[in-house]
Amino acid sequence: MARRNATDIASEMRRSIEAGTYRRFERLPPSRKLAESFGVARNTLRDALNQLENEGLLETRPGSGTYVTVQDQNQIPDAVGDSTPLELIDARFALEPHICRLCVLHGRREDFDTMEELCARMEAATNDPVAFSEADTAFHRALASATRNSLLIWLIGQINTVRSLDEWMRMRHLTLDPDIISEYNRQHRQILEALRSREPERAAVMMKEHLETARLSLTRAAET
Amino acid sequence: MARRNATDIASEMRRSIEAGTYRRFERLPPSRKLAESFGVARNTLRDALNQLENEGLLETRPGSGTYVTVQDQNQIPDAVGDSTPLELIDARFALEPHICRLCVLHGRREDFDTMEELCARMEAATNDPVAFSEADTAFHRALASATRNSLLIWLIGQINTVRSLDEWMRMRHLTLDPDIISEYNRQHRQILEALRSREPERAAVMMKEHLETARLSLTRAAET
DNA sequence: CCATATTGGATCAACTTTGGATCAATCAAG
DNA sequence: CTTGATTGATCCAAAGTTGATCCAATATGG
Repeated sequence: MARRNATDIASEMRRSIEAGTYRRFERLPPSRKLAESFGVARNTLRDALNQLENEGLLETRPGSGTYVTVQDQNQIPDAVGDSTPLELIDARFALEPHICRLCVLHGRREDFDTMEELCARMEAATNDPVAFSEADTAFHRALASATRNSLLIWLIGQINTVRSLDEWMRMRHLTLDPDIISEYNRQHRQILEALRSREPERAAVMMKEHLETARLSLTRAAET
Repeated sequence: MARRNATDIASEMRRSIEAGTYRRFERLPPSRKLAESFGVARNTLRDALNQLENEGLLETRPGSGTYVTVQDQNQIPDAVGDSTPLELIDARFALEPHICRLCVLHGRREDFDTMEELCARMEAATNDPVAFSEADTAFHRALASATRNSLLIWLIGQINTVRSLDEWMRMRHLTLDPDIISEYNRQHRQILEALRSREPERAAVMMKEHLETARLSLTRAAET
C-alpha cells in the first residue's frame, strides 16, 4: 500500500460524506483523532479537509470543529421521483417563464403551429382529464423544444417524468374538473398568442399566471 | 500470453478509467507500483501513461502523482454533456433568479452563514481562477440547498456537472481574470445581502445582473 | 465570570515519495 | 541479421509528508 496523500484522504472522505456516513450539520471528529484514524499526519489531514472545504462539502470553525454542509446524495436517490407536487410547481415556476422568453427569441413558425395543434387537442379534451394531461405535457415540452436549448429541453423532460407518478396521477383527478381545464386552455392560448406576437414579457407573465392557477388548484385539492 | 507492450497497457487502463474504476481527480497508484502490478517495466508503463496523458485522460504532476482528469462519461446524461456554455447560461438564467426568491422564503440563518463563508473564500481567490471557480460552484449550490426543494437542488446539481467538463475548463481560464472575479464577488455580496434582508425581487434582479455579466464575459471571450 | 481544556491554524526543517530522464543490455518480430 | 521495443538500473529534481511546536478561537465547568 502506497503512502496516502492529502488527495487520497480527501477522495475517501468525499465518498464517506456522499455515502451518508456523515450527515449534514454533523461535526466530524477532531482533526487530531481523524488524522490518527486515517494513519496520517495532521498536516496531511488538514490539507484534505481544506480541499473538501473548497468544494463546499465542509465548513471548519476554528476552536469548534469541522462540519458537514451538504446533504448526502443518497438521501435524494431519485430527486425527481420523490419530489412533491408543490416542489414540482416551484421548479416549473423557475423554469417556464424564462423558457417563454427564450421561446420568443428562438421559436419558429412550425413550433408555434405544433403548440396550436396541441391547444386544439386540449380544448377537445375538456371532459377527459387523461387526454388533456397528455396534451398539456406535450405542450410544455414543445415550448421547451422551441428554445433550441438542449439543456433546457432535457431538464423539462426530466421534470415531466414526475407527472406519470402515482401521487401525481391521483392529484390530477382531484384537480382537473372541466372548469379548471377551460381555464388552463384559455391561459395556454394567451401564452401562445404572446409568443406569436413576439412579446417575451407578456408570455412570461401569462405563464406565471398559469402556474399560479395550477398551484392554487393543487393546494385547494390538498385541503379537501 | 504474449508480452504486453505500452499500447496494450494504455488500452487496459483506458478501459479502467472509462469504467469508473478510477474516478475524476483521484490519484493512480505510483508508477512503480503500477508497473509492478501490470508486470511490466516502469519505462513501459510510463509510455502508456504518456499516451493517456496525450489523450487528455490523465494529468501527471512530478513529485506528486498521476491523476484522472476526465469524468466517467456514463455518469453524464448526453444532453448535459453536449450542452454549450451559452446554453448553460440560459438555463441558469431560467433557474437561479427564482431560486433566489425561494431562498428568501425558505432560507435559514445557517444557510446564509455558509454562503457568507463562501463569499469570503471567493474574495480571497481573486488571483486563483480554479479556487474561485470551486467556491463559486459551491455558492450556487448552497443557494439551491437553501430552497429546501429537492428537485431544484437536483437540477442545479445536474447543471453543475457541466462546469467540470473540458470545454468549460478552458473557457474558465479565458474569462476569469482578476477584474471579472472582483465584479463577480461584488455581485455575490449583493445577492447575499438581498437574501439576508429578505428582499426576493431585489435578489432576483441581482442574480440576473450577475448572469448577464457572465454571459457578456463569455461572448467576449468567444470573439477573441 | 474566569480558568482550563479542546479545537483548528500556521509554520518549519528533515525526510520520503513521486515522476522525469537516461542508457546499455536484452528480447521479439520481420 | 536488423530493427524496434522492453527491460532494469541509476540518478535527479519537484512535491508532499512528517512530527513538532506555538498560536488563536471556542467550549466547558466551576
